Amino acid sequence: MGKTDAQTPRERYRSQVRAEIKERAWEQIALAGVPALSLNAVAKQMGMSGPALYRYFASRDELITALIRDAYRSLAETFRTASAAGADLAGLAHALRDWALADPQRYFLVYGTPVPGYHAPDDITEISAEIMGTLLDACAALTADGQATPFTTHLQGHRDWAEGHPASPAALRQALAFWTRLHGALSLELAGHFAGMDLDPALLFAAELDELLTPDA
Amino acid sequence: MGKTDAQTPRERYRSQVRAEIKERAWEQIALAGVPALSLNAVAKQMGMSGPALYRYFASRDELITALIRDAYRSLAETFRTASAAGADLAGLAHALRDWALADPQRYFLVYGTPVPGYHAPDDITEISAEIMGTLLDACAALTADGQATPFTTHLQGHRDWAEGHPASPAALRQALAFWTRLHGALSLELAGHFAGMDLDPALLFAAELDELLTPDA
DNA sequence: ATGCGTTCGTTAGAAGTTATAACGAACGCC
DNA sequence: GGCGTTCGTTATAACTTCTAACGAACGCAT
Repeated sequence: MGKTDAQTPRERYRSQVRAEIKERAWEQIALAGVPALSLNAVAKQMGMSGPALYRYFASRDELITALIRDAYRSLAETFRTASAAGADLAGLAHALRDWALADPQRYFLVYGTPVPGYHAPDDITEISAEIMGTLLDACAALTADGQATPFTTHLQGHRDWAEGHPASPAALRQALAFWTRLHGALSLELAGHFAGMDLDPALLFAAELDELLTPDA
Repeated sequence: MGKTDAQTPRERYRSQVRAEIKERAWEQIALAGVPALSLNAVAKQMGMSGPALYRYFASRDELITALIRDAYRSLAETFRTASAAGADLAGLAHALRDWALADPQRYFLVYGTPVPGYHAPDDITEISAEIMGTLLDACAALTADGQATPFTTHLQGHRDWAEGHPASPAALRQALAFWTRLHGALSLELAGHFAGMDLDPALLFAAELDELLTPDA
């Protein structure tokens, strides 16, 4: 498992400091959201003064981008290990929900409000593709080809995003439904939109998952 | 229709300036998101200098709260007029999508990433309840009682949020599905998560809506 | 029409932020 | 043990939100 360990003491120290910076940043984000993340506050919390952080991250945006990348990586790994443990679609769904509930702001860093100007680096979109890949695997393993709908025929002609994945249009469609429906239920739950109503979000999530897995009622 | 017009010239001027401030703020938000909203920049754009804005909004947060309130009001009115024009669930769905596409950041101000500390004022949650109310009306008008599921029986016992609305559990469940599923598809579209994949978000939205309206396949 | 009080917009300033520049010290490779 | 790289510091600029104090403009009432 250990492979990338040819680190000089300097590199070792550097990556450790970078890790601690990100950790403190996550704490601040969990408390008051991304907008309230302050490099100065992080630096003071670590006992060093302001501009020292710029030795490790070129700018606030670069730090946030690194956090976004880690969030994607974390979700990809969650899916990967769940899938490796033999999880089916339902397993992936609960792994997703657990991952989201463990740190809502991390979830929103991946699937939350986008910044109009921002474009994620290529490696992040690659991770996103891997996530979609394991989801497609699970869908292909489970889905019997349903009847054709206008949307599935559209998917048959526009499956570039499957990247050579040998999934049927029905599987593609189910992967999209899995993604959008569970994100819908989950993001509204995490955002607190079910707060006023006395309603169990877990049951709503389970109901959506159930309708997703059984072709019809 | 005109009722609230007992305005002194001062009040008239004041509300007009407030409106222009919010307009400029929306422009900035559309360009670079809420975090980039700067009171100073808005003031300069209006030809007046910095702190003058504080005569109209006590703080940046209060301005943002006013924008959120306007966003909720706008969505509520969109639903209200659509419903008054005889729109069914599909009509409400397309009204929602049009409203969202007209200003994605406005949509995300309502349904996007929440700020951990923030609690919306009561009048905003009232508007939210009105939105849910018209949605429930449309669901009650259309939904035949489906078979009972664990979730619908749960809804039967936890229907406080319906606020005395005479909707069946099946109607409540469909309102929730309408909300979460369309939000799922819509928010991922608006956030650009379908960008890489050559996929028509309108068709995905239509497919989700279709599955929502036809009890099964 | 003329006070006179309220409201408005200004400038000055405090405290915070991101980010750069320049300097000194510590580190580690050779 | 030197010596170059890297690190952390302070100083500084430009920006932000927001408060305070002042002066001017406005409009209501007499």
